[in-house]
Amino acid sequence: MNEQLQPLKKQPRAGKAGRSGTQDDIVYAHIFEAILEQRLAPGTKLSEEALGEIFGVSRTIIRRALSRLAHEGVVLLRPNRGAVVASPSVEEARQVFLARRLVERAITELAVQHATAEQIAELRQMVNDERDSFSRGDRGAGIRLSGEFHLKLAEAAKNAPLISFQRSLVSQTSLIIAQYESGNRSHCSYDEHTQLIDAIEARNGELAVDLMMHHMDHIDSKLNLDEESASDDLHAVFSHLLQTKKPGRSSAKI
Amino acid sequence: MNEQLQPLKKQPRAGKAGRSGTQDDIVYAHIFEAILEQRLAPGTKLSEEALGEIFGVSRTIIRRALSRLAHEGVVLLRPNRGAVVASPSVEEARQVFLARRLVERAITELAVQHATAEQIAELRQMVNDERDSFSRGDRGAGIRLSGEFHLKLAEAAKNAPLISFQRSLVSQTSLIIAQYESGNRSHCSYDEHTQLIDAIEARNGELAVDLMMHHMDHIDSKLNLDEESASDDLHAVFSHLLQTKKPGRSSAKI
DNA sequence: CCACCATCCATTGTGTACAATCGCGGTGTT
DNA sequence: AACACCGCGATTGTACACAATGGATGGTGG
Repeated sequence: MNEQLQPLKKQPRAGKAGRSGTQDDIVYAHIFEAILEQRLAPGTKLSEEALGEIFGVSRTIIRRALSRLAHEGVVLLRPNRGAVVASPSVEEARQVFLARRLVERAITELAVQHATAEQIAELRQMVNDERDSFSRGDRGAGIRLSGEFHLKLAEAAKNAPLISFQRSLVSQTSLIIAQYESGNRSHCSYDEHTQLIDAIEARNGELAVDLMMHHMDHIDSKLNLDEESASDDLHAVFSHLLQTKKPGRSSAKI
Repeated sequence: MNEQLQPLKKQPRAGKAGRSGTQDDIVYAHIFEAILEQRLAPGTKLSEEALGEIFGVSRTIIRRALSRLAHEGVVLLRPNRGAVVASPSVEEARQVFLARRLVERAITELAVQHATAEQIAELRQMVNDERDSFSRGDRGAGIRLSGEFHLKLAEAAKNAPLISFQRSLVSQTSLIIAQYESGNRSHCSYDEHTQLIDAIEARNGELAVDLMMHHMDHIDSKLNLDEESASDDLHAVFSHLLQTKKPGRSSAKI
């Protein structure tokens, strides 16, 4: 029925994100990407067997990948009831944003101190890719690249614990955006990213932090987190109870 | 041969730390605790089969537990070569402490805002336990409880991402202390913890943060991180290469 | 005598079979 | 007709068997 991907079996290394190449990395990266690009909606059930068939690997691998995703907070692992794409509550979203503000501030300061010319060039490249994606209309890739920009920035900060924490926060943020966006505007406006890089390259820590904080403001000002939760927010409110919500998003279907 | 623990099999819930009771949680908690109490030295190899025999479970469970520990940075998972207790380099230690300063500051501020009377009481209880452990001479339990104090504080901050990050940082800190301590003094002096609680209870954020920052200063002033690495620090310097280092620490054995 | 190479062994990586658990639908009773 | 109980199906949890990898060791050639 649902054999959507060719089994990919022992694809030597052709995958996109899995650099280490071990199978569970590949699976992890694909699911991760799918969630970040909103091809998997919050609440979607992630059956081990189905995923195993899709990727052509056994449940063992799938299980590890899901476990990792659960650690990062993008997947919810309910004992004996399977895994679902996480659907963060408003409160959880607030907590993530609070933590992110904190981390982004520190990362920015550190990046100003430690970023190499090469890393700055890579950052610029990512902003270009991001802009391209949005102008191409590929909103999903845009969101993902926008997140990856912040991750790259974390790498420039040269602090391993912060990088891994940032990874978790960025993924959850993408999920939150997917769930709560007002829908009217594009997300991380990439000129903000560009300005940020400029400030970092100029080693202007104070300006960079200011820009980053404003950037954070812009991000969550685009969300519906505050108070108002009527009509279709009902889904969000009770989404942690749902389990069979299908990818199709518009609630007015049939 | 080395059946040290009774298989514990389906022990209903009698364990100490594993509240959720699923077997891998129990195993995870035990190894975690052993590392934090320095019953497992950095660099010790963690054989899946041996652990499985000890805990009376299959390698599947052990593997999951190790995976979790690796995510938190206290275990190093080398592909095809097994797991070892992490032995953080000086640079890694610095990164952990930097991140911790950051997080502890935020946690302190948040705890001042959100800590309930009940939580404050629990914190006081933990300090008591900690003092008892040290005065009883149980240094391992003291270190662990000291770490758990900081974790409890994170819970009072009511921010899930910060809690999980703090968990990772605290465990790594314990490992670092185990590896680099000067050995002369007790670790988290518990009166600092008491003063901190007082400030939090008084809702004096500024004072609380100051105390916490000084507390952090004291912690890493007790370590040998800075420059000096002679004689027995040789172990630490090359520990990331070692793999068969047995728990017994004094190198003058047989 | 030393260095290089092939083989062996120990340990991990993966797949699969079986057992346990939960949700769901049927059936009987009140 | 509505509620409660029971059995069934599906999915996850666990263990085990086999495959693959890497290190160690012994042998051989220079």
